Amino acid sequence: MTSSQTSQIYERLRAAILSLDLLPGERLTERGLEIDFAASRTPVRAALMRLDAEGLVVRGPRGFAVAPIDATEIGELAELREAVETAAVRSAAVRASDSEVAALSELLEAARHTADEAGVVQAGGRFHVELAALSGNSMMTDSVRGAMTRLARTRWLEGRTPESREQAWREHREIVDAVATHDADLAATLVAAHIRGTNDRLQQFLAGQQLALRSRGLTIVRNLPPLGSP
Amino acid sequence: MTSSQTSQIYERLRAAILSLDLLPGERLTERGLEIDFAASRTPVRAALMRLDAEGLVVRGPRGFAVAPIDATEIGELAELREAVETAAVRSAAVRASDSEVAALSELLEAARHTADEAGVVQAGGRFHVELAALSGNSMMTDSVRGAMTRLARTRWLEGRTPESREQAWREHREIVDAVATHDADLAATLVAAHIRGTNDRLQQFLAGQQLALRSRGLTIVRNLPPLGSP
DNA sequence: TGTACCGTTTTGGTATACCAAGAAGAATAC
DNA sequence: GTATTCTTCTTGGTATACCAAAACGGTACA
Repeated sequence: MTSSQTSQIYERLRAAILSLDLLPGERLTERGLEIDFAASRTPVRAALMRLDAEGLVVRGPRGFAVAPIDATEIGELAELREAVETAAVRSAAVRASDSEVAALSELLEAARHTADEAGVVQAGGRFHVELAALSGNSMMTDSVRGAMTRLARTRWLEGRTPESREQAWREHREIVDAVATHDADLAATLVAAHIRGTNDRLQQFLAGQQLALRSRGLTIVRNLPPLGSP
Repeated sequence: MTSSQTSQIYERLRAAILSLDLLPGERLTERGLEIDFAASRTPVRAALMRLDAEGLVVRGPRGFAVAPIDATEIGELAELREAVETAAVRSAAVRASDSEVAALSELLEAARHTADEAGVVQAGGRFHVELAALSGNSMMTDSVRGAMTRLARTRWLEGRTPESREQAWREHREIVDAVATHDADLAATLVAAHIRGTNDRLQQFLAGQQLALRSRGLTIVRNLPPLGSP
């Protein structure tokens, strides 16, 4: 946080989008945000362009809108993650030092007892990024980070049960252990299964809750949003 | 090309960077570009932000600079590509229709007889993007596109011999054939070998030509550029 | 001759005024 | 009552002026 207005607006907008405080599909006009944030259009535009690059907002012929949540995109991201994260965890299992693995393990332990809902989701995303970082490959790490960012809203939306949370935590634990013992094949298998399982649950949830969500005012799980419609 | 000034400046800057007309490490001041392009700073800034998101320019405490060519980054991109493109080509081999494969094959044939040097490099990059697109996964396709963009300068710099060009073309041909026969394993193996081979040649080239390139005024193959030094 | 200090210049960050294009709405003709 | 056209208003795109911070250069002093 460089504390420049651009950064502040970016951070706040990003948080609002990821926490679903700004609903998917909601239009974002430069002049509206200018008023909301009590700033000029210049930093607002800069923040929007950053968010556009991240895929959190989309550009239409008529300005910006909060990126819709698209079940197809989520599935595609799961495929991408499986490819990248399995390769990353293989590298990690081979080259990560004991202290690096220990640090990740500690992060995992700390996340176990996180109280607030939002913190759990954030911790889950961060785990995957830090795990990828153990590969030493910053390109892979950035790829995973981008994917987790795009998935953050959906994961938050899912509102996991304590049981599913515990399951996810256990799977993370197993992955770290596999990395710690330098078992690349096992680690990769576990990662692939974890991502697949998570995505399956996510897709099932989205399909099942589609109507309920829509009634809450969320235009979720639509493919190729028209963006010009009300 | 929306013909807005932002887009035009973006396109021209991008072309200048990729063709090494603007040297890696060269500083780009907003006011300097403002003069060069006979436009105001607003579209210049917007274009720079886009290029920043693409990784073609980097931000320092003192403005922007053309992204340096970093051998480490190139290696990391090769790893990322191997992970993503093998997964993508597997999907492509399974689901791509005959007509889609035929279109890619045609693209390949057309590229064979491209005369100009720049066209060959561009065609090579495009082949990989279009191949990834056959997976039907736009996230993977975008990932590959981003990687090819970052690699474009180095590939251009390499200045392949007609023999190596022919070899690359043959490997591409084999990959397409494997996809056409729906042999996912073979296609993935060929893609992995192709990417590895290309990267090995690239790394060897960079290591060997490092001094020669530097004498040509190119500050290439430096890791973690200070950006504040002369 | 070396060093420290101060003014100047250049930089990115920001605010804001202006413009053309297009959407929305009202008024009018039928 | 409906359709059409014209006006008005909102939108993003652009130009530009201003600001603070930081780099640069020159000068004065030791």
